Amino acid sequence: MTDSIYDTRLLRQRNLSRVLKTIRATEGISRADLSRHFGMSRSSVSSLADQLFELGVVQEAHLAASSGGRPPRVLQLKPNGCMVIGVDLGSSHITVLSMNLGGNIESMSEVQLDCQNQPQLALQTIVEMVNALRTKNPLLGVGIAVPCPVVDGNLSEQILPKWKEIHLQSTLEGVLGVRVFVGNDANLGALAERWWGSCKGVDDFVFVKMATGVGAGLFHNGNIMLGDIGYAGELGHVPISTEGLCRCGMKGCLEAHIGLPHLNERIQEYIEGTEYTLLTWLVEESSSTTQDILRDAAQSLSIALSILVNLLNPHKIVLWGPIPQYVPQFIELLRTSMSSRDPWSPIQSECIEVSSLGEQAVAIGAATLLLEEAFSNPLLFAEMQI
Amino acid sequence: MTDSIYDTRLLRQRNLSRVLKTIRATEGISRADLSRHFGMSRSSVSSLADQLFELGVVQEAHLAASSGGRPPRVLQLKPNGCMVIGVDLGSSHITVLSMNLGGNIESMSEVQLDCQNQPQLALQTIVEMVNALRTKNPLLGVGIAVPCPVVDGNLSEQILPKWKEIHLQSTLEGVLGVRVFVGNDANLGALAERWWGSCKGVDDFVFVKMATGVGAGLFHNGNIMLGDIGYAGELGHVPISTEGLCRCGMKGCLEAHIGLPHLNERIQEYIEGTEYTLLTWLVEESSSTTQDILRDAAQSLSIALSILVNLLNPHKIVLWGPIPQYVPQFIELLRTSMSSRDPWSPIQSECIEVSSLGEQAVAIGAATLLLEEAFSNPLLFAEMQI
DNA sequence: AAAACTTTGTTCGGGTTGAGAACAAAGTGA
DNA sequence: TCACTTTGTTCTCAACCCGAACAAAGTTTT
Repeated sequence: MTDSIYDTRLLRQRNLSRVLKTIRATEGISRADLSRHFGMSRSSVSSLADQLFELGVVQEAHLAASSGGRPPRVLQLKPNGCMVIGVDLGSSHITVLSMNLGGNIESMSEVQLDCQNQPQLALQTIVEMVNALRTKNPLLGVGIAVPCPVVDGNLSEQILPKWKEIHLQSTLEGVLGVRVFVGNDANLGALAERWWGSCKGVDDFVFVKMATGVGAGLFHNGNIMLGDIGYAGELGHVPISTEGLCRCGMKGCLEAHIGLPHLNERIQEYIEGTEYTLLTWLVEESSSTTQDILRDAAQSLSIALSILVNLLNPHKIVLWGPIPQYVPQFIELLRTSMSSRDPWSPIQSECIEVSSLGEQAVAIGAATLLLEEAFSNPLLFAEMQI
Repeated sequence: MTDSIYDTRLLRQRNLSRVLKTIRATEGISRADLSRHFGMSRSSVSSLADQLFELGVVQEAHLAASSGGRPPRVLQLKPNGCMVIGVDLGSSHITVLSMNLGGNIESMSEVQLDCQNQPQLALQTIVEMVNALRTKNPLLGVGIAVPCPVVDGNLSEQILPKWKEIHLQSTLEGVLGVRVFVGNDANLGALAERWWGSCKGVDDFVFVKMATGVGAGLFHNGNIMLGDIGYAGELGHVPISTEGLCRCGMKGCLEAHIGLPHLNERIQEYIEGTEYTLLTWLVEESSSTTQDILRDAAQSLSIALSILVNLLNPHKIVLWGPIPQYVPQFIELLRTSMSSRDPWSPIQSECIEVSSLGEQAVAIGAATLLLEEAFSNPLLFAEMQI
């Protein structure tokens, strides 16, 4: 979209964006410091700041300490300047939450639903849940995370055939009357990590979502990697072995080794008819069986991550999902596996971390998608709806 | 560099760049068509074209056919508007060539030299070879391709320790008195492919260099992927098996399976003391032994490429090196291996091709590095040296 | 063949944007 | 209290792109 502008408006948009992003990154900065930071004249910074005031996303906060002259007035984000709504549309659940500019989650709701097979019901439910969360605050838009590649705001029909006929973005935009963006769940998890988690300011990192399916969100040079047609980051079907039949029909996919269904199966093999869920089993029991299962999974994942590191040279890898989140040994086993690999590799095992965002990471990322767009083109803030 | 500009000069630079790139992509276009193509006013296009004339990189060619009015004047690149020199600094050879804007190689020279262990001699040789190729045509600069990651114009000391103390870019810039850029060989091969080969206009593709070492140049969204510190694309040490000791110390690296040293070893196993070189053997003999070796190599490579496709979703994969170039069966075996994998994968086996650029691909890419920079900021053309 | 029409490219006045100088505001320090 | 420093604003100017008017160079119609 930016590519089609070539006149002075592009300049203004770019400069507004840079100033706004810097105000966020610094958590408060004066006009004079902005001017020095960019090498831009103070008059221009003032003018840009005025426009950001009018857009309602920046406010003048306290005076900072004087350094021997007039004290600087600190510019800050205006946390309640706008609201965004994020939807995590999983294969069997829907989570919706509303968030403000400061990342504070104002409300949230969740339902269990077989979205994979009931697209119309899922759509209707999303509309109801979103409308229930709308307040009188100006709404920038709604972001939707889906568990498959996204092409032009539509779900890839290869993975979810029942959604084939549904143009998710335009349909919801019509019904809700606000801007709607759609993104892949792993990509949006990565976005959330970059805005609110442990990857703030990191331009090159990988977010690995390991749950029923396995996927990765790849950031390169500060941008999400989509690939030719939006399929980049399909970590789950990377071949890491010759064993293990995957639901995709191939053998040796990573998902067939560390996906939750496979781990559950392995537990069932040992304890027939157990009432333990996978997690409580892994957390509470510490038998050699659980150790074996965890070590095997860490071993398998380490192969895939080693490949990732070689190909993409990320600065960091962030793991998200129930296993890394609730089984602390897992990350340790993984680090051990990784460090026995790749002597040349520039990444250190400390660069592997567990996500700090919790279960709502993907929904947060969906909401953040709108902030990402609006921070790149702050004029979008002028088009908010009540 | 572009990031530090934020005033109207940025606009001008961007618009000059876009017009120049479009003139190249279309191989000749009128001002009126440019105006329609960008949605930009004819007056602005005229002004931009005038400046490109003054920079000496664009010329007015023939009149095109009239469509009922004044016939359009076609703008074209001026092939001899400038000269660039590319250096392929391999571990045991140096290739230098000079090229014009149209991609015509005007002269070339090559020497065998143990560059890996004799950095000072290599540097001196490069200077002599470059100066020998300089003519009275204006020279935009010199690009250097090196067989290791590049950090700030320096070679990564982890791979070539003897080059540790040498600041390649600044040293050569001082001695030669022209702009010097340094890049990784696989990345520059990819660049050459995008400018002159089968990936013209393709934004997402992978260039695989398979020779003694194995590396990849990754293009994403029209940009070379460097990663956090320039190590992206290290395909050679991707683990694809549990067998095969690699020179890096790990087991199962791709390079240990398809690197030329390994293939040579396997041939030696069968025919002790053979006088065949690897290539003539593979090309001329068609025994079951050669078939086995080729099939194994294709099989190993297909695992790595399958991983690549899953992670990066490229539009195309281009193979470069003696085996794919001179052994036509190899690409067929590889395609077969690939198509038995990844039923979900959006890439088709036809998307795998052999490079059409020949042995000088890397040196061509090194020269092209300067064109890439200058086409992004055409004002650089004003700073050419004789 | 001349007039009307179409399309291309240039010229010139106008709006937007950022730069820079001058100035006002608001502190520190002798 | 008065000089000094730093911040932020105002105002004029230059660069850039736009759009309208115009000139150039064809084709089509009469």
